[in-house]
Amino acid sequence: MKPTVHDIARCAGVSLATVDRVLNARPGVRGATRERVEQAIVTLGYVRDLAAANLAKGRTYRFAFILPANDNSFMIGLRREVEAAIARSSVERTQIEIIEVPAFDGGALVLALENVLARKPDGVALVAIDAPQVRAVAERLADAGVAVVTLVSDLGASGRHHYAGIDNIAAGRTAANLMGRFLSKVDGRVGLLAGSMLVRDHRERLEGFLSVLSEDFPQVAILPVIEARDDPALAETSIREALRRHVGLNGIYSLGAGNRGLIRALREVDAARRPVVIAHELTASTRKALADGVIDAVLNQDAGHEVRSAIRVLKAKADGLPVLAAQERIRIDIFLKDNLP
Amino acid sequence: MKPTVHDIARCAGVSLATVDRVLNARPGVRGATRERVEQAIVTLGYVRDLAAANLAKGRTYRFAFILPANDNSFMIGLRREVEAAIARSSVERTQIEIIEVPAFDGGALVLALENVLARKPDGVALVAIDAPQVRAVAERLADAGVAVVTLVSDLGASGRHHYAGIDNIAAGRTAANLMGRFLSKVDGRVGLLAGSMLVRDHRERLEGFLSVLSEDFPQVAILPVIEARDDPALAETSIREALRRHVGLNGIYSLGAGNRGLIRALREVDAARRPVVIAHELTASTRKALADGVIDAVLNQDAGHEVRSAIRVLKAKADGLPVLAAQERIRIDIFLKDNLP
DNA sequence: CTGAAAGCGCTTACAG
DNA sequence: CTGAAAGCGCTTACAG
Repeated sequence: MKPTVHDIARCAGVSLATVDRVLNARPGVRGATRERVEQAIVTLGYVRDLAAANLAKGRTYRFAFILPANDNSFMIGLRREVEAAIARSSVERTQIEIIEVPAFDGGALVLALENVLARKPDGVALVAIDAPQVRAVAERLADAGVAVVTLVSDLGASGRHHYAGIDNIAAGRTAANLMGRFLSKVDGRVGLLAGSMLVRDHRERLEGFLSVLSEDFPQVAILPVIEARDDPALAETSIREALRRHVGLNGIYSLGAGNRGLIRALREVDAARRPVVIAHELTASTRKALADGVIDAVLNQDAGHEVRSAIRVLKAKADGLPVLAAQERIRIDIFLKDNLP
Repeated sequence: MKPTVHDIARCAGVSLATVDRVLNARPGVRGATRERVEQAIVTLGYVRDLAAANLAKGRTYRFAFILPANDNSFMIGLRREVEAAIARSSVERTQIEIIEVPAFDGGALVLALENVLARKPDGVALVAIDAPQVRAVAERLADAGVAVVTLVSDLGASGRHHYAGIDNIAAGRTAANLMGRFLSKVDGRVGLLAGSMLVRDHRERLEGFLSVLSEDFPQVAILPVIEARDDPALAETSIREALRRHVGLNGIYSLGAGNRGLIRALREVDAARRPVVIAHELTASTRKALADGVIDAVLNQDAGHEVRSAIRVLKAKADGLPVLAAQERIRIDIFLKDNLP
């Protein structure tokens, strides 16, 4: 049988309370006693039953999720997933608060994080903006014992305990590989549509895309990046303009969100003359565009996985437990019209 | 506060034992009493704490995993994942037994299932062979209250409670889409390497592949399927032979396992004259081949996810709980050399 | 610094 | 058919 606290107590000749103190590294145990208990723990091969511990403690994990108030389908879906997690709160012993901040606004994010710090939850998940001030508050949170997980867009590795999102450099590289192979003309010209270079995910996708294109497909020309702040209306006019100006434009990589505008502009073009288009995030509109042949491939990150993973990791960090890396890796989904879920 | 059994007992004016009987649909409660308790459960909005229940019961879930004794990396990896799950047994309250059966042998599988039935575990996961006799035993297991989950390769939807694996028709369609787009010559000739048409996953991949090729890329010719029983040596000689005979062979879709042999044969061909190759399952050898440009794309199913998902589903079924479909969907990973994990 | 006792939410013999 | 009491593995006041 699995050894329990009773076995440890008996083996070490102490009471349950003392075993518990040692187990949870609480003060008030003489060195000698502590050592006897630790010895017993090792010899018996004790491993604590977290569920029983949480039951006894009546533990609930208090987490804060800081999400950008973005109007694009991906962020709306992300928020919905957090809400779904909130709906499971009682079963999962969590207590999750959603905090909305203006998008692409480092100052607002810093402020939100400081507010969170004042309340000292068990953990915080944030869609990061990769700025020094943000990193600084994140580090203060970590120092205060709050688990910090970045979601979708990362900070530098310092300043957070875990990143729940895809490898965006690899995503950009993958997009370039597909773009290069799908482009039939060797003298392709590719346009790039981004949200903002303030967020690391967009920067990294761009970086990966450019490096593979120049390595493996040097004949493809790249037009200047259009930053449309993930705003559908802005994206629409910019792309319409680009399509008009650059007659030889035969590829578009949309590395941000706000694809509704892009798709509207694309639908105005004759099917035969449409560029190869690769976009991010499977939403109602990109799905439809994929099925219709307006978009050729969609790279996707599963918001549900990201949120569930973030919560698992926050819990593990709060309990000082290790995370199962293979399980928490967020994969880059590649959708063509033939493998839509 | 969340209502507990005590609240129900008080509200219905009965003892805890009676509440428990009603909660677990055990006999020996008068109709009127039962109704009062059920009423209390509803009005209080009670939802049971599974962890506490399992603690009190000392419950452990007994599962059997039936795996084919195949010598390919994928099956070896799958087995390793089940072993990893066994290592987590004490934490997860499981007791998992691995049963090996000869590969592609319906009779052996039926026998194994009958042995399992005699022991009546809580659930069984099997890599299915899609034969009527197998389906029949699976149904007897289900009737006996054993949860049945197919792993990697499915039975018809009847006969099992859940399938933990990818949509193989979609996988075949995806392979065809990539193949069609990657083939530069319009007069492509594509060879097909399969394991066995006895297993549903291979049949479905073939079906999906052929349908997209004929719909969207009718100019591509398809050679007869080679069945190599997922045996690397057999695959090697068959492919070497095919490459020799069909000089215009410029595409190969390997829809089964046993890719080590395929890769050996491919490496003998001049890089410039190598066909476009799409294979399944990311293993040490396909990973290397992808990096080296010998294989162009790998479709993958994550064995770790499949095993963990199968266990979650078996537990849920054993407890009569619903499963979170979105979480349990096994996705088709598409790996190019640029997004290797 | 240490321990006896009660309790977390549920289940299980056992007695009636 | 129903209930009082003990127990699952752990933690928490409280007393000493």
